[in-house]
Amino acid sequence: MGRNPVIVPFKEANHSHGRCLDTALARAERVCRERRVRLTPLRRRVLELVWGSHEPVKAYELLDRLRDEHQGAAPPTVYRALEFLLQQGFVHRLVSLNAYIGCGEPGHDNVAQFLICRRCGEVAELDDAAISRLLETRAGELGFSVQGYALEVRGCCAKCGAGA
Amino acid sequence: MGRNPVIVPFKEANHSHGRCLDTALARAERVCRERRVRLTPLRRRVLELVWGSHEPVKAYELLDRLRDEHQGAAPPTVYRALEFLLQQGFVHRLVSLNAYIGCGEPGHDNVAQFLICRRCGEVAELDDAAISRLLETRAGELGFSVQGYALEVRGCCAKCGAGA
DNA sequence: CTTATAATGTAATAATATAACATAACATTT
DNA sequence: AAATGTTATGTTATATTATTACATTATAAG
Repeated sequence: MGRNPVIVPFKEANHSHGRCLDTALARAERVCRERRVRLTPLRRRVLELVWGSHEPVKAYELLDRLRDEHQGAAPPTVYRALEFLLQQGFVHRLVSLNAYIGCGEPGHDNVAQFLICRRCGEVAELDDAAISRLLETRAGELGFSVQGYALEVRGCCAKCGAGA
Repeated sequence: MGRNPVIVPFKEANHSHGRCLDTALARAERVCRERRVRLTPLRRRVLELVWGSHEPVKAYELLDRLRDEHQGAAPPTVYRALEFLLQQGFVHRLVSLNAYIGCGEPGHDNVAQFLICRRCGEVAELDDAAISRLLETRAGELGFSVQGYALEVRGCCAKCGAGA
């Protein structure tokens, strides 16, 4: 029996999002200090906006919000910040949605699995070794060497019930 | 031991692409007849263009080629044809590439797995029941009901060797 | 043949993302 | 603290991907 594969769970009603957000920011601060890379105010702010919810956020939504407080924000502003945050593993890009979401645990960027609830929009993140292993095995049987993968599951979370 | 999960394999040097293409078109013709939907010349031509190789094709590439032979082709022309072909399960959309590729076996649209070679660009398609089952199981443990998923593996195929 | 439905034509625009080059901030060496 | 190199941001423009809306044409069904 392996360790818990759930990196970011679906949230309980009592989820303290302020705390969850603080944790993510504090971790980013620490990691950036360790890596000697710069979590500038802009990058920090974008990370904060991405972590604003557990739902995927679009780049241009981020841009709109940045513009409220940051005169002169333009597409490169937000895409550069996202690029940095992606590189550092602080956010993920959900390719099936063209959207971004906070990463629960930097360092497993190319092998995460996402459950996307179509009803409420919330996303859970897993890092299930068994899934990765099985994919590696199957690919290996065909002589294919895996560098990473995008795995985005569409469906309906427990809170929303088995319906749509 | 289950059945062969490989729907579209990486190709051998002797791959007869003309034959492969004919098969795909013939199957589409038959399926459309059965379903009483119309594989119009336009849709057929787009399918043919998509099946032109085993590499993903971009919508605007298709549009450019259509324009060579079809005065007045515009974005909706190609997107509508693609929408039809996607609905019928004749092509897939690779979300990590914003590109389209022929489907090896209509009817498993929401549960296919793709191996994408970054070196040569070729794509193999799998429908591995063990992978689907494992995903269902893991999701189920979290109360999540799966409707479908996108699984796109990046890496390097056997022909291209273990390198990048 | 008429009518309803489905498909295509056409123009405009929305949504997503990048290129290219200028300026500013910061870090390092002196 | 000044000079220098590097990283980050500002700014304008544009590339890429996709959709909306409405007109017209083709096909199928009665």
